[in-house]
Amino acid sequence: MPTQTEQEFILHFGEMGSRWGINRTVGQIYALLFLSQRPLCADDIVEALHVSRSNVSMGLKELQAWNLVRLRHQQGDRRDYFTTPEDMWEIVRTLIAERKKREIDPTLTKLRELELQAPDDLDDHARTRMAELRELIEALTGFYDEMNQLETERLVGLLKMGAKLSKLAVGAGKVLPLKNSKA
Amino acid sequence: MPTQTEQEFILHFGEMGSRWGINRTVGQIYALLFLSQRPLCADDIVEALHVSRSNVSMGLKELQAWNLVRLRHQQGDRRDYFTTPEDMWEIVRTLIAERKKREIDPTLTKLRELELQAPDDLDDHARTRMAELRELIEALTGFYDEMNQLETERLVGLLKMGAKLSKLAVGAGKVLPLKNSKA
DNA sequence: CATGAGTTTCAGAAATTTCTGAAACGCGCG
DNA sequence: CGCGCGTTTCAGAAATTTCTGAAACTCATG
Repeated sequence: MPTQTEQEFILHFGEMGSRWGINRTVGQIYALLFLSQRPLCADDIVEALHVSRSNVSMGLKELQAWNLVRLRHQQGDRRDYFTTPEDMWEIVRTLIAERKKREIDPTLTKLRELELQAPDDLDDHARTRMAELRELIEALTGFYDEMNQLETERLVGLLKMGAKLSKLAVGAGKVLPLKNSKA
Repeated sequence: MPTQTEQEFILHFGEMGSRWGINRTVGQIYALLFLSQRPLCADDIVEALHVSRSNVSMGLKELQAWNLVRLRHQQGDRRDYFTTPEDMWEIVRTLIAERKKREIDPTLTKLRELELQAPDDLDDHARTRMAELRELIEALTGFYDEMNQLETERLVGLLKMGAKLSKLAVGAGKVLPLKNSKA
């Protein structure tokens, strides 16, 4: 039984859900698990959120598809219990990985496909734009892959260095000059 | 009148629209403008996409709210013409800024509000979790703000350095040790 | 100030997404 | 096997979002 403040947090996650690409119930379930100290089973969630059992079931399935919850079992209890990872950075990594998978990768695939499939069914401008877009996505996802290799500790280190990093970048952009770097 | 390949690109953007937090028509309009060499007016879009005039009007309004299109005018023509920025990096910056505004900032605000408003209507675990989440968002948005100050050229430089950056980060994480940096 | 080219608004229709209760399913145990 | 406990599926209901046509609005021009 969540306190007033917890309730408000949960409702906020529910409302934000649609902006984050999940639905209200899924957002609320996640918020509830996020705050809860102990693992919760489906019926705990039904009780806390006042939504139907099947809705909770589907919501949990979706959270599992997003890799955002962990399944637990308790001694002598057949029910599934769920938690969110303790480590906040792990949550962020998962979130970024999953959003990349859903929002970026399909477009990169499509762009490559279109460029191969029909190299001359495009006027010059459209072809250039599509190629530029593909290159940019490749650059960003390549960078992402490299950052994702690093342990959290190093990543946090880079984060804290912040703008100091930029001093190191002087001139590095020259290696492969961009057409529009000034705009 | 888009070619077959352009059509496919436009339809893809339409389908991805819902994952990106815009609707199908808005995605299609954006794709059309993105590929088009010359600015287009609302009626050009109606013709190309076969959707209603009012739908285009609303879609353009939404794209303007996202800062994703630029308004142009032509000599002796009262109609509004629209383009997307030539510079791909500008587009990325806008996209990130707007998503941050819609998806992150409201939650950061809410977290601060809840922490202030009701400092003791939470058990220890929930309070800790909310504080950790707030700190993490603050760290990420702080880093974002710093990176956003840099000119594109330097940003691309950093991007190209990729994993080499990590060498610099050794030990930097120690400044403010994290509880869960190992997980 | 009336016209008309152009844009925006808006109420309802259409489409899509979310939610529910009921039924089906899975599985360990006596 | 068949019972009990728990989960999943699914078809339709409810809610929400998107889309449309018609009407309202704006404003430069004759």
